[in-house]
Amino acid sequence: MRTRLKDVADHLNLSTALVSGVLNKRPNVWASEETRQRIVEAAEKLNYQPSAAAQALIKGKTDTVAFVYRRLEGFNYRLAYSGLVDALSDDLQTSGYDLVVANFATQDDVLRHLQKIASSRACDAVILWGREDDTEPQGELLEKLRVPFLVKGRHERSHPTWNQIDFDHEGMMERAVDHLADLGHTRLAYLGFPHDEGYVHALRRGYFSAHRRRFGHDPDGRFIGEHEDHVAPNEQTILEWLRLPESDRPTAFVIGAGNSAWQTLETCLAQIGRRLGYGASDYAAAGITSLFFTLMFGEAVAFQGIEIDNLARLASPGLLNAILRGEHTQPVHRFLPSLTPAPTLDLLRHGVKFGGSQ
Amino acid sequence: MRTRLKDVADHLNLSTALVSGVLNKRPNVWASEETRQRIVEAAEKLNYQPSAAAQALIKGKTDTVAFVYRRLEGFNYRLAYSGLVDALSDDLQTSGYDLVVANFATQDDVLRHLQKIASSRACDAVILWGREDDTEPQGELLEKLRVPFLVKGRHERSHPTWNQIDFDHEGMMERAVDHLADLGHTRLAYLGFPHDEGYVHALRRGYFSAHRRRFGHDPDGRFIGEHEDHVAPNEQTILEWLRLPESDRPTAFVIGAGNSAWQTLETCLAQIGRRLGYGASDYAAAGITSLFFTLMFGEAVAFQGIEIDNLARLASPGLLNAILRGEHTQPVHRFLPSLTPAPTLDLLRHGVKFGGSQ
DNA sequence: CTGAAAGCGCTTACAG
DNA sequence: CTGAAAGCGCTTACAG
Repeated sequence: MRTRLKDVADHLNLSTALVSGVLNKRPNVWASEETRQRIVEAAEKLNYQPSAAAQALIKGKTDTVAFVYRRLEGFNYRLAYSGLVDALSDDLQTSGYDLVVANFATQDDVLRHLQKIASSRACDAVILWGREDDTEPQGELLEKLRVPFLVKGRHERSHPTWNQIDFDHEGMMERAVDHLADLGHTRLAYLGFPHDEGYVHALRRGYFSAHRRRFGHDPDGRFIGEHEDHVAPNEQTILEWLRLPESDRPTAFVIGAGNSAWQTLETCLAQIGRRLGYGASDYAAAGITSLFFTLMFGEAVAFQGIEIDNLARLASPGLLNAILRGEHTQPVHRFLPSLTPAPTLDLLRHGVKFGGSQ
Repeated sequence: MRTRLKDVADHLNLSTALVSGVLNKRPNVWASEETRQRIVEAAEKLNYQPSAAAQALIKGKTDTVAFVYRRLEGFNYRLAYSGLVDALSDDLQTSGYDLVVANFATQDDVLRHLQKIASSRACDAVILWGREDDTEPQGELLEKLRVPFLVKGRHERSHPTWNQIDFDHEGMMERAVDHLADLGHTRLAYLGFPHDEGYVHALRRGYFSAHRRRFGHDPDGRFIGEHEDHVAPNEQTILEWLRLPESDRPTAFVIGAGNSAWQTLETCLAQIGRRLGYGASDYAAAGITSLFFTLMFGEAVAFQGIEIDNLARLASPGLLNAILRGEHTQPVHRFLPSLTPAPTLDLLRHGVKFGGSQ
């Protein structure tokens, strides 16, 4: 059997109350310095650790935070979540909390589980992650059940008091527009996602407002392409843009989409003998990428690997601790990363030559 | 306050013993069908869930599995771990267990934490993940402390009785060699990692043994390149190979490395006007990739996204449940994925033409 | 069919 | 300085 408090007390011929008091450094516990020494040493020697279950029962708290989310399909969200658990668990561990992970296939299962952990007092707080469609009802349930929680996403309108974190998607697109405008480009195009989700709208919003601010007018409606993260749909749009007369077509691209948009852009440019870069005849691009992004031919700046763990670092321990202790904090947190030069294979300079297609 | 057993009992004017017995469907508990009904309904109505802490204290088990590992630097391991927590948590949840995640920067911290969760009875079993250098002492500690555990990795020699899972790295390289040999290639080269780790050695071992089996002799010592996952070092080796007379140089590549090896291989081939594929003048390749891999010019087969969650699916619930219940199972599990065609941008066929380098 | 009692391992007043 | 006692919320014999 593992060592209990009683074992330590018996070992020293002391009462459990004294041993407990000393070990927990409780004030108003009087013991000689020598006794304290003996207690601490015996506990160490016997590898005594208080039973987590007994502690939880007594204190009414479990020193545990639950990370609950609905599983999404596909690798994209895997990448987005990669590193998140690392960061969360690390920070929580530092504050003495364990991270319990539970994910489910359906929203119903998630809600059922939230109800369950609330009723069984299985954790002190909850972290919700995922799409707003899912997390909103989840947060509402926890609010009703009076469980402290932190939610990833953009709920500032519907629930301005919720503790929430997310990227500053608007700000990211503004930075991209500013970068391209500073380079002297005036005809910008936008490549985004077609999904009806908070961050997608926020990216688009940021692009539009920055465009108006820099150029005094809305973007050209023809130069908005919103497609799934695959080559084919992006290709059709980009080729159309590039078929316009040179004086008319976009020379710079703001990308609020995935790696496929970048790859397709480079491929299409290559077909007309052009590349991304900073030369007089080069096109330019700036925007979001997934992890592990490498340009093939040219150069560009990007928010690389929208590293979700940066978000997690932002969340904890400060914010999460505040939640756990019921302190009142500024609820809405937004994280704005920086544009950095993307790695490139630089195939052209590398001596790649192709005489024609096979 | 949350609903306690006593609240349900009081609500119905019954004893807690009876309510507990009925709710847990304990045999030898006699209650009329009507009483049972009332108890179940009241529990539901009051949202009663037994206190996790009290249950744990009484039963001596927490219905919790700890997933403990040392954090590694860099994105590669992030990718490798991506999806793992999803899969583990999902399967465990199905069996009624929660997954508690704890990771640390140093091995000392990990060992300290393992000692702690063992002493405080914080979980019923542990999953160890990481490099063998780290997991071996971790497993030895848990063995000493009599905590059931499952470890990722190759400990079949040092600890053949440990419950362990990993990819069948030898088998993967054998499949790659067979694929290339079946295509008619006879001069193979190997691109691998330089690290002194179990899986690296296993990949190399698989390559060598398959080569001997197919060709009756060891691989040519010149055609072994083992480099970090970057372009430059791989490039030097590959260019050297391609500078040999055609009758002498390798025409097929077994890749036991990361995406950089693939990218570099395609780039180098392009410089001599060649590509990966199945034509008479094409070179061929087969092997491992990271997630999100796309060929630029040619075609090849690969173990795509050595999806670690496949490993997790393999581990649980069967294996893990067996561990939790102390059943004796076959301890060593190895997973052998299949070679599948890699996605390609197929730039050449797409009409990309380059007249020369800039 | 039903209820009082002990006990899981700990903490916390409280009386000596 | 020290120890007996109650209680956290539950389960499990055991006596009625």
